[in-house]
Amino acid sequence: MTDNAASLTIIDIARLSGVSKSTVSRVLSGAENVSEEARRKVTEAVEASGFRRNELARSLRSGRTGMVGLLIPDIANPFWAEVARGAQDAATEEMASVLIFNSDWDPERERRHLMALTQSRVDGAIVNPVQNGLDELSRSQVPLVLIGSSAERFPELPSVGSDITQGVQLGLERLVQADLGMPALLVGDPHRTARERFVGAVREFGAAQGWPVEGLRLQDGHYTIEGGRDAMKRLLQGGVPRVVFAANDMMALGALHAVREAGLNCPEDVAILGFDGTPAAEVSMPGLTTIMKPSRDIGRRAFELLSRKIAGDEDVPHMSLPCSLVERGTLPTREGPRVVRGEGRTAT
Amino acid sequence: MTDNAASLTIIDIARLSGVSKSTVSRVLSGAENVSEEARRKVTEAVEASGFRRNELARSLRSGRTGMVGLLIPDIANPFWAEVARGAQDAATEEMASVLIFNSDWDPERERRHLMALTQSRVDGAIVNPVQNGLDELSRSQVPLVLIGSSAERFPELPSVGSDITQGVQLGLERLVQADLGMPALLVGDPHRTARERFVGAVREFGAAQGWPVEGLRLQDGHYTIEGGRDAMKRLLQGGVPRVVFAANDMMALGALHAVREAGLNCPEDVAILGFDGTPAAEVSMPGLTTIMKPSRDIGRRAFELLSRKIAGDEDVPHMSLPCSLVERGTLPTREGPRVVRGEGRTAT
DNA sequence: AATCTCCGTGGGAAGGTTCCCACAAGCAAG
DNA sequence: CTTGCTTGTGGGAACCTTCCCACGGAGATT
Repeated sequence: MTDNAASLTIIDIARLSGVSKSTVSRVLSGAENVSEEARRKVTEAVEASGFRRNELARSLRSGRTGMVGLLIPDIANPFWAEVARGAQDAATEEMASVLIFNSDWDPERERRHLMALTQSRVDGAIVNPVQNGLDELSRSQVPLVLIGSSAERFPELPSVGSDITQGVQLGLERLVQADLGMPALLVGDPHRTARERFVGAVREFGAAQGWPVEGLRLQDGHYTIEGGRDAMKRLLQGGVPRVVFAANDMMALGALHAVREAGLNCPEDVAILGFDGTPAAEVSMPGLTTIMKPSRDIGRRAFELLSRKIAGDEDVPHMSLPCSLVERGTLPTREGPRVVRGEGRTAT
Repeated sequence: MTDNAASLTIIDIARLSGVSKSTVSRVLSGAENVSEEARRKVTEAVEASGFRRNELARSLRSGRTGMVGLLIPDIANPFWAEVARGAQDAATEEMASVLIFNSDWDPERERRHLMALTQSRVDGAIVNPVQNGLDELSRSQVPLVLIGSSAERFPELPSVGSDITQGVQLGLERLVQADLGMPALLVGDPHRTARERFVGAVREFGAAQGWPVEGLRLQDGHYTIEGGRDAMKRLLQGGVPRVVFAANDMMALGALHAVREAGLNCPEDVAILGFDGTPAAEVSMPGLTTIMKPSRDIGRRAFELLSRKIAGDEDVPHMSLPCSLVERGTLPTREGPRVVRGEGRTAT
């Protein structure tokens, strides 16, 4: 390999191998109609010179960049990092690459990044929309796939999310199995649609189960450890529940702290079930039993859907991926740690 | 805004505003030598038509893509996610974007991604090298900045990492302040250079402090919670140490479990100090007191250094960023939680 | 023997921008 | 009045590839 490989063009390779630039281009892009002879000569010249095809020029002419955008709230958040990882894995398999932007839950940033994204001519984008009236989004020329709970505000766009209802059901089934009865609920921000879905699913399942759902205990709090701890303290004041189901892991972890501070034991006195699958839930003591959202899979599927849409597929579906139950130590054990998976749902 | 904005070119804008494409280009790139009149007309035409400059063509001609690569082991790992976030923040400020690749600690993937990276004509790249004989790396045409502990194997390339020695010192100073004496050490994978540096720093500081460093207790284990728990169990068999300093947070957390399981209290019986700053260390009970690596800053600085190098700066330095002490509950308190910062070092 | 089809190949245009150079007009200095 | 400099402008080349079309030769078909 020579040093100035960076400045070589297919024309140089054409000269070196004694064919035309067209033929070089054909060899490089793996076209069929090239003689063995020519292919060999070109390949040799490429190897010998260390030539790298200029993707920029290629993209300009072909209109394909091989890049997709990923617009998420925050890559430093474990959930979104997992989503990103899934998308990247799928992208790598298709020789594509992923351009990641953080919206920080800020509509203005979302807008700006969306612009940057279209401007850099990505082939498509996966976005978790934070804005309600996402005009920029719907007007956008780029093929889009939505992820996250807010996706369903845009029924016209394909999306992939986690099946909250199925997850809740999975957890509740586990509770009846352990004969713990109806759980008290710890829920976060009342404005999020996620809250409504969570509570709704519990009510529905409970009613079918014959639970006294009108007496369902429900404690609001901020979506953090402290929020969970405070909410749990308030809950405890109204009597010690046998089991608590938190709408997210951070609150569940906070609840665990509160239980400990009240001189109670988990899972003996109070059992706790979380919802999310944050890595942090692994390290608590006891480890938090929780419903895990299929974060990595969400990223992977989103890329696959996007890939189909880019390829011209007109009716790319909405997907709802199943959550799984990961058993650790905050529920009375049946037979030790294990994972129970649900089944997927696909709707068009 | 019209709908077919995607297919507009500066030539259309030129026609619309009655100037030449050169003038449009000048206005768009903010050149000085344009009359107010022309600037206004072009701006208006751009607004009215919803024109977006094609970054691809721009890049092809100018040789600048406004993109940098980031090659890290795993974006789903909290440390690297923080690094990525820092790099992205800095990039966003300079209107650049970041292309992230995961090497999974695999030299072969690293090589492939490095190729993809140069091929897509990024302006430069930040990489955490996993391979020892990184020939692909040094031969690379792209401006490079290295991050992580393995960076110093390439003294000819600029790099940024965390100042382990300073971090260890910060922790040990805290221990002498609390009068806890010389800690027992929990260390991970013996093959990593990081281990040597960690132990070395403790020995050095201890000697200066007059500690009996020849009697330093040192327990090896795997770099995980389980590894930490096992190592701590073994350590406890040889007698209960007053304080344990783990080379990473996962092991520290495992140690905390082991202490609990032995019927001991932390920090009363055994004090524990971690090293990393993993988010998971926040949620243990008690919260883990630890030395935090400046992960986000590493990403940010790395981008800044890279930016300088791209701009043509010949002697971009090596940087070693200071760790900080974050007080939670596993050391006997002085006066409640707080953060102690160190000072930065920069070497050329 | 003449025509048709297929295959491998080459040349030129196109993709949308920036960069370089030339040019005209205005003004100051000789 | 000429010369020189500055300022704003325009046209064309260049960046490097892919795509389209045309062409010649070989083999098959009429």
